Amino acid sequence: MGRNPCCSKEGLNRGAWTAVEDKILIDYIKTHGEGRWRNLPQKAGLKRCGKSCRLRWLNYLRPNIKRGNISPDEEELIIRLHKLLGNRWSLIAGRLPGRTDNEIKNYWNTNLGKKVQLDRHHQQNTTNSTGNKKQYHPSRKFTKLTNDPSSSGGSASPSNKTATATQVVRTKAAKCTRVILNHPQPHRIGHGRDLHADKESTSPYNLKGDYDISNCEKPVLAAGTSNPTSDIGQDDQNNISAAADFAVNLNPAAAAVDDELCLADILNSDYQVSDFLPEYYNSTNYGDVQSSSSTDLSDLLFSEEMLVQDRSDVRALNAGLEFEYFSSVLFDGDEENWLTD
DNA sequence: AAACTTGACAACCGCATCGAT
DNA sequence: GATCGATGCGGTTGTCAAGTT
Repeated sequence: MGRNPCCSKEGLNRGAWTAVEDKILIDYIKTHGEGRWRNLPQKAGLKRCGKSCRLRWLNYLRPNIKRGNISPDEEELIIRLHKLLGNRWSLIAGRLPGRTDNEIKNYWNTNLGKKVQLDRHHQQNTTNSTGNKKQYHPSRKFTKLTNDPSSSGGSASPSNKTATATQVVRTKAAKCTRVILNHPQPHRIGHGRDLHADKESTSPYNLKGDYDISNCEKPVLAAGTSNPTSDIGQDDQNNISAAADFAVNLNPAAAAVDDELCLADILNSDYQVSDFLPEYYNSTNYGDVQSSSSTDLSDLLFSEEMLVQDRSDVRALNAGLEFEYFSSVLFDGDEENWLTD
């Protein structure tokens, strides 16, 4: 049983690449282009596994690889993106020109992970000792991020940078214990990798997998046992029961079992908050963020290339950004107290 | 100076997904 | 729809240099 190994390991070089091997690989790719990694070593005369060649090229030899220290701006962006996306290094790397997923992953594991944890710990201590509630500052959110090196870092002061970087997104879904989509049922779409797909579906916030709701009627947000909003008409009520098997349980109490609700779980879905909360989404009262739209948010964090390449992840990030905003609205800046109806 | 620890990062590994057949 | 090869991704390990005891 099991898969065949990608190649026979016998007689292959392992460990660090030599300059000679690098040159052979570079020359071969210059001539023949990328791809067909499995056959590449044989054709190029390298005693390496195809995977190894690919990795070496992508992480080290590829043109335009930026090496050297991660700048404070890059660091801030990594932290921010990681907060929204979790360990989706390739996606994060896509926003940092010249940086590789491996480099960012390593940097996170050796530097940022600890730093963020320390900051969070410090922040908790500060909050506990003063008894102050966290305040939501809309002006600190949705800071325009840009590739333009001349404007990188924007106008945020160092203190603001820290505050933004360490702000933890709590994705508790307020009083909404269920999100119910109306008829027709969305269908699962194949894209990206769902890290949780193979896990037992015991998560209390069971929003797993990717679903395409683009062809659905406008989804309905039903507020669990509390009164549905007036936006939900009789037809929608009917649809709710028709789609009962697609009800998504977002029970925050049960979520506490897992310590905290992980945004990444929600980001693994293809929903956008705007789909759930159109009445909020269409409102222009977004603090200092006027007329936000998915496209606008995408522009903030993704290059055009990425929009084409991985639309689903863009949507996931949009959802994250929007979730960040809406969670603040719903919690009124206070993570511990849930707004009642 | 030797032994040990730590940090940084390159490379490896296993698995998921995609796309062709 | 099933199968399989190719590729992508994220977690983990290995290695080496620098720092500390």
